[in-house]
This record gives sequence, structure tokens and C-alpha cells, in this order.
Amino acid sequence: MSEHKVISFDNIKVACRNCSLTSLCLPMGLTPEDVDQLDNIVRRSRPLHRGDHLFRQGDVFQCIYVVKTGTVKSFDPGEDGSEQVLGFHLPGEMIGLDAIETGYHHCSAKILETTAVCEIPFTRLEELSSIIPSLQHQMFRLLSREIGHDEDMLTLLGKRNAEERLASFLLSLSGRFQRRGFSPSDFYLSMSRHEIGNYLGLAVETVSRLFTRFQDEGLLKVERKHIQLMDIERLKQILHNDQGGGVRERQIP
Amino acid sequence: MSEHKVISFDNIKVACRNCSLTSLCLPMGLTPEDVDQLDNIVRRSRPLHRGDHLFRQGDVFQCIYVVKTGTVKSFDPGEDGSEQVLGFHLPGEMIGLDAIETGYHHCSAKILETTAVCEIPFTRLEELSSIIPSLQHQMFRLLSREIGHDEDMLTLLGKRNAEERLASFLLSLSGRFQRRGFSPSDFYLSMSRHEIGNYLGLAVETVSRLFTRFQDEGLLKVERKHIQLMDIERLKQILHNDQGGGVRERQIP
DNA sequence: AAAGTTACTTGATCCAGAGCAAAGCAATCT
DNA sequence: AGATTGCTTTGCTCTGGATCAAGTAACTTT
Repeated sequence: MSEHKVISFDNIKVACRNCSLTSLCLPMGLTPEDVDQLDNIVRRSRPLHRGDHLFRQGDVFQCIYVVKTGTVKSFDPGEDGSEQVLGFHLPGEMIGLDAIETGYHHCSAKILETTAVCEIPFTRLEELSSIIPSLQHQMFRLLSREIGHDEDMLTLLGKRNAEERLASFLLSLSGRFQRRGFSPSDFYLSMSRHEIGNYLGLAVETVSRLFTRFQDEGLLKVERKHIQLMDIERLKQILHNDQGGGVRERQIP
Repeated sequence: MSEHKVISFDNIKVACRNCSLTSLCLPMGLTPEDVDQLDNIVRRSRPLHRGDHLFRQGDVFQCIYVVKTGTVKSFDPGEDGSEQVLGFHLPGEMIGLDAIETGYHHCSAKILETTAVCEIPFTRLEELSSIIPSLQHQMFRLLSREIGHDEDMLTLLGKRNAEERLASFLLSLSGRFQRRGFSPSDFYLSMSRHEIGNYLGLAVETVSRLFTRFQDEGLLKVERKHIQLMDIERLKQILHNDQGGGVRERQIP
């Protein structure tokens, strides 16, 4: 392509094999040759900006998306407009897997901060998967992982109280940042309090109060979007807390 | 094996092609030849009884299970013992898809009423999938459907109140019974009130009270496990109920 | 058939978190 | 600089559903 003044976005167009996310993304566990084949069908997007829709519920399903940089939220925009946030997607994570079944997007996806994604035309991905068994296997694994993750969220929403939900959310982010080579204890939230609350089944006010309380208890420091986890161990304890024999489910004596 | 006194369960050993569930199950959309190939790897189980475990969380993952007759519940048994019910599985529905990722079962599965299942060794299913593209496609669809379903449950738990949850649950059962050729308005529950409550993120008492209230309002008749839906339309209205302009989510004016 | 066991219902009370209202604070616009 | 806009925080009140506590009805065991 042209060499003149294209400043930086050819950098984004690295092949999968050079991508720092391979170990978290679809190519995981593929041979270099297989990765090259996959690479041929992957398209890299121009950067997308906060508020852009990646796709909307009901759109025809063409591509699976993988976040390359930035953050995307997926959500069910409800009949009326009472959206339910379904997930926040960090680099290396896939979006749109729920659309395979019907051929139409089951949820919407919106950009939270300037984001680049890889687009993988699904039909071509399927063709390739039946040629490359390890790619098929990897696809099954990724779909299965998504199911497992959603099931964990069901437990979160079905059984955990507000405190446990927020702790779990922060620890999830922490771990995912760490695996991407960022600090597990010092990061910026790309989503609003409103979106966090929506995702966790809580009111904005509750989220805000919990941040304040966690800060007062020395668990973390908050300043708007900037979070510093000061005591990850204690945050983990919150999750495994039977609060000393509390009766969460009636047990047969 | 021994031929002497095996009374009736050779009847159960019908091939997939003769199974009444094909249209709901994995063979959906496959050619008769492909179904025969699939049939070769499917194993039919002896009947399982109430309380039996199909598998337990942490068990090595070998097979995907499909319910043939009966009902199975899947659940996360939690560290302590505070289980979270993840789903109730009717004939034609698959169980264990969340285990593909790690190779270990992510949840447990228990029989609710006498049940026969088909076992599909996953490794062989994968092999077959890369030979039969439409089988691979069907597998992707089924996994995707599971994700979509879990996402719907997230919305249920995150946004709906007790009344809406129970209505949604009953309508889901109703529809699934109907698709299996049973009455959509007259059926027996194979799970306890406790399990329903657990699944819906509600206390047993709340479920019980709601049944009573729905009955008082003429929506249904309950007698223990026997449910008759008297007004399915009104049950559906409960789901789409903004209760006349109620503010469910703050909207920007 | 009596006694025990388990599941379900119903009533009474309580509380975590929702909802409302009003500031506070950062960022952008004029 | 001041005003507008959009988050976020904080205080106060209210409520849906949890929890506690009996009581009842079906199923099991002997």
C-alpha cells in the first residue's frame, strides 16, 4: 500500500503470528502454519470510537470479532430500552458467539474506548475449521469457555450479595489485566458506574457506595475511573466468605 | 453381552434416525447418511433414577449427554454446599457443553426423574465433525444457542422481579413441552419448589406464594407438581410489562 | 395404621439494596 | 470565566423478597 504519510495504523495490521494476543486468542495452540492460514481470513478494522456500535441486536451475523486494543461492552437492549449489560470485552476476547445459532446478532456491542478489532468472517472460519482439526478444537473450547463463564455469572447474580459481586468483578478485571501484561492492582475502568451496576444487577448508587466502603476499609483506592487494589487477598476472602457459619442455603441437620 | 433376560431396554436402543427427537437434537439438519455415521458413535444408557449423578463437577470430561426421556438438572455445587441450579434439561437437550474447555466437568448433573440419556464420546464427535461439515455447523449452533440461552438467564436474574421470573420459567417449560408434542398448558413439574427457587434466584417461600397468587388470579391451577396454565396470554403480558410507564431504568429525557 | 420424614404453604417480621432527591465535580462549550 | 452537561457521590426513605417460625399435607418406614 501507500508508503507516504500513513502514520501508525499499519502497525495495527500485524499478522496473527506476531500478535501479542495469540496466547489468549483464537490462534492459541495452533501450529505456525495453521496460524498463517487463519491469518489470511482475518480482517483488521480501522479504529472505532467510544459510542460506536460494533453491531446491533438483529443485524445479520457475518463475523466474529476479537478485541485487539480497547474495550467493548455487549448488551441486550431489551424491548423498551432497559438494557442488560452482558459483558465487557478486553483484548483477546471474542464477541458475537451467540449469533451463530440464528444467523442474527442476539445482542448489541458498543465501543467503550477507542478500540481496534479483528473481524473473522464466520463462514470462512467454519471452512477452515473443518480443514484444521486443532482450529475446530479451539473453537469448541472457546464456545465452551463462554458457556462456563456465563454459568459463573448466573451464580453471581443468583447467589451473591452486592459486596461479593463487586469484589468478584474487580478481581476478574484484575486477573484479565495481569494476563495481558498490565498491572493487576492499578488500572482504569473503561465503563461507567451505571454500566457496572447494570452488569452486576445492582443500582448505580449501590456500586458507588460500595466503592466508597471498600476504600474506607483499605481494600482499594478509587479516584473516578482509576482503581488501585490495595489488598487483593482480602478481596478474595470476600468471595469465599460464609461469614462464619451464615446460613446461605438451608442445610439438612 | 448376555442375551438371556434383557427385557425391554433394547427398545430404547433405537438409532438416531428413528428417534423422535432428531429435530430437536444434534442430528438436526443432517442428511440420513450423516445421521447414520453419528449413530455409530452414540451410546444409549441404561435408565437412570432420581437422585443419581450423571456426572459431578471435576469429573474427567468424556461425553456429551443428550436427554432421551426424563429430566436432568445441572448445577454448580459451590465450595460450601450452596448449590446454584443452572438448568433443567428435557428430552433432546444436551448437557456437559461447559466441560469442553478444560476437559473437566464445570458443573454437576443429577437425575430428577427416571431418565435415559445418549452418551456421545466427545473426541469421536470432534473427529466426525471435521469430516462432516454440517455436523460441525450443528455443533457450533448448539454451543451458540447455549450461550444465547445463558445470556437470557442473565437478563432474567439481573432485571426481572420474582413474578416475571416465575412466569418466564413456566412459559419456557410450556414451550419446550409443546415442541416435544406434549400439552403446553398441562404438565407435571419434575423439580421441587426449592429447585425452582434456586434456579430463579428466589427463596422457596417466594415461589410458593407466587404459585398461590397466580392461582388466585386465575392464571393457572396448581396442585403440588401438577400445573395447568389457564391463561398463557396473560402470563406473557407479565413479561412485557412496563407496568404502564414505570421507570425501570433511568432514561435520558 | 402409627410414627417419622420431607416437601410445601402461610403468616409475621426484617433488612439489603432500590429509588428518590440533591449536591459535588470534572469536562466541554460559549 | 462562567455556564451547560453528564457522571458520581451521599443522605434519606421505602419495599420486595428474604428470613424466621409454625403449621399442614403427602410419602416412607415399620
